[in-house]
Amino acid sequence: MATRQETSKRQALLDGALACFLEHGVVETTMEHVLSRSGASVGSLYHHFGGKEGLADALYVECLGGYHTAAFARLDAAPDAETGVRAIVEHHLSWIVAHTDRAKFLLAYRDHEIRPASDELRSLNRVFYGQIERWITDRAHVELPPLPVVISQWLGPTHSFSRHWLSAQVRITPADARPFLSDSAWHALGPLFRPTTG
Amino acid sequence: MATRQETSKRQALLDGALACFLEHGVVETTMEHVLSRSGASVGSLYHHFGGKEGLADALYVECLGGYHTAAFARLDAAPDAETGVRAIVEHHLSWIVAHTDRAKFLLAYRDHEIRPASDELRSLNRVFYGQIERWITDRAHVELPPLPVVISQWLGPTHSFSRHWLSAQVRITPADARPFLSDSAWHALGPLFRPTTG
DNA sequence: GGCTTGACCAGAGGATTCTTCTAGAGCAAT
DNA sequence: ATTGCTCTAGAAGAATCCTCTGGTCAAGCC
Repeated sequence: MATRQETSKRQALLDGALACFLEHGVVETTMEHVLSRSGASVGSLYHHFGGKEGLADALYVECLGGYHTAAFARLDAAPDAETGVRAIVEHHLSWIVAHTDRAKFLLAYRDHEIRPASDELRSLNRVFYGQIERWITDRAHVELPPLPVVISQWLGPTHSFSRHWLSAQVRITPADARPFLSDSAWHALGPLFRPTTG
Repeated sequence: MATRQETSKRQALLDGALACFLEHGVVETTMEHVLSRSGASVGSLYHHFGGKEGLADALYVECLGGYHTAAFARLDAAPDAETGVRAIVEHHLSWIVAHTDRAKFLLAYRDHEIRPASDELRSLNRVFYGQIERWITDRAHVELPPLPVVISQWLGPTHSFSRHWLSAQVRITPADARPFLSDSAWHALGPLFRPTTG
């Protein structure tokens, strides 16, 4: 029966929760839905997550963590600034296609923008943005605009497009949008990375 | 006692709901909270909104409608393309400062990205994006990239920055970010509006 | 005035949903 | 074998949601 971890209901609950949340929305989803979909018991749910919010928060952290890890790996492997800047945009677009469910959930569940985010989520974000910040400043050759502005220029259009695509308001595909978004990111950030030759 | 409409509990419920949602998050907010904060009764709440989702949806529509109306007024008053492009960015930044509560709620409550949005919300968005689309195509002098891409380049960085600022992850203010975001929007869109002189 | 109609409001109470709690299974270390 | 830990189970109590009945009030009509 393999080890304890592999049999654990924790993952089953997360999977079931994702499916239910996408089917009914987070507000309308019931513990009952999640339990029957995942085959777990009330006890397991409360043991692992402490409630509906804990479950949704943990799912959020899991999805975001996977995204961050993959994104930073792409960035870290880039041989130069232009490749890196474009890689993140392209990774984002292929990630939302490959993980549409998770991407939708990440966009739809944003309660933590109101009540304070969990420690785990806060630290996840801090690490990721810290890595990004470091990557940028290590390569910059001019004085940078404030970092939140740089990041917004880099990824804002891509996030915005993704949001539209995921809510199915849009006919153009991520693949079609990719060259435009990649170019505009490099267009905005490129000047920061070239030597100041006058 | 004035007319019926002015005494109505509908607005009181919306106001109370906004306050509660911001205080506890949408998921944790209870009808009880909203009722005691707004001084309305169970009957009123269900009469007007039919439930928690209906209440949150109506609040969303109210907030977004106010934003759209003001934004399009600014765009419509602009004498030329550059003024218009910059005006929307600047309007967005001042709106989130003037209506921080509503802006936070609009960002935090996104259940409708999963279950189908209400007719009212869908039509609100259709009208607004239709107006924007019209404004752009009326003034374009070159062949446009796909419209969702254009809109993402225009507003994506501003939305992205706003999101960071509203969740208090960021020290720089909207006023400080404004010139950067306004410039980058015009930088991205300007070429579409100039005559193709070679 | 008196009657009718329809919009709106009130709150009790049944139905649903959430959470706690006790009990026990499986595994590892002693 | 015993102890201690993690995890699972589901019944029962607590909390929350929503339906339903019975109003109030203003407006329109006779």
